Amino acid sequence: MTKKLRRSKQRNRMLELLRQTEKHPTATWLYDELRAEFPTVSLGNVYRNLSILVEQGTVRKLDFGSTFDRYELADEQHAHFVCRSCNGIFDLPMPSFADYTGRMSSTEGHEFLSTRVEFFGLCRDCADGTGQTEPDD
Amino acid sequence: MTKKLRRSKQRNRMLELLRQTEKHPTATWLYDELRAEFPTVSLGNVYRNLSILVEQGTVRKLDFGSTFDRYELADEQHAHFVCRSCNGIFDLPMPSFADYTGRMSSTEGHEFLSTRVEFFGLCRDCADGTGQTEPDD
DNA sequence: GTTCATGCAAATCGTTTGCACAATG
DNA sequence: CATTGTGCAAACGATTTGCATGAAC
Repeated sequence: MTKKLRRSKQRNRMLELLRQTEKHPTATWLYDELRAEFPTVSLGNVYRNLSILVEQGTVRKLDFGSTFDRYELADEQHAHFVCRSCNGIFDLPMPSFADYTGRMSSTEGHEFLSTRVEFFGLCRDCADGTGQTEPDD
Repeated sequence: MTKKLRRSKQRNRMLELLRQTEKHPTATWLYDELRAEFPTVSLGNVYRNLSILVEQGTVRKLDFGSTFDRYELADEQHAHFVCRSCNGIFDLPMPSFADYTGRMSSTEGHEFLSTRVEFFGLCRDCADGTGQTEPDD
């Protein structure tokens, strides 16, 4: 069963930092900021708290959902469907963003070069319990 | 200046594997497949060749463009613009995928739960040479 | 024969974990 | 006081790198 959370000054401050910053911080950035207030805080504790907050659903981790790098041929652009159950990755046709990037380009001033889209969910086989392949990872 | 590439049976076979497979392989998967043909091949060499192929533009690496995990508050969904020059990450409004996921859901049978979109390019400041902030990473 | 590619092993680096002590409720 | 949070340091796992040898051109 799930542990009961207590308040901690360090974790509270981490949340405050995540609320205040425009950045999408790394653990190390948070660690450095935290040290201003808690000089003895440890990087391990930052990671521990981050994983608690992610599990809680308060914080999102911007990784690829796997500890392994994945590779593919660099041919046409396509979207990916990543199965949360078997970790399988399926190619999908790339949706068009022409209107969107055109609009964003003029309002934000950024120069758009490429796009990556991932959909997460349950693949056909995992959704109906049929295939249930082994997790890739 | 850039080194001149030679042919190598191992690297050729890696490309062949990447062409043949439906998966989006990890380095280890490629390594295991390669060993059928080259029993003494090393994992280090697989990584070395992958990075050559990525640098060449032949292969795409499906990471987040950074070796560090990034974190953000899990509030509203939004897209990210990642600057290739300063590695800054900027939030953008989330484009709508309702039509697309509806269509894909019926043709593929997958159950769509969430979406992640990243645009890559040059941010306003890097594009015009103004800001040129330090890389985050 | 000069340069690049390889195998091997050690090193690196972001992240995780075990432990003894401190803080929370 | 029962339990969770912390700092510290060691462990982990994916990736990278140094070096001596082998293959490509």
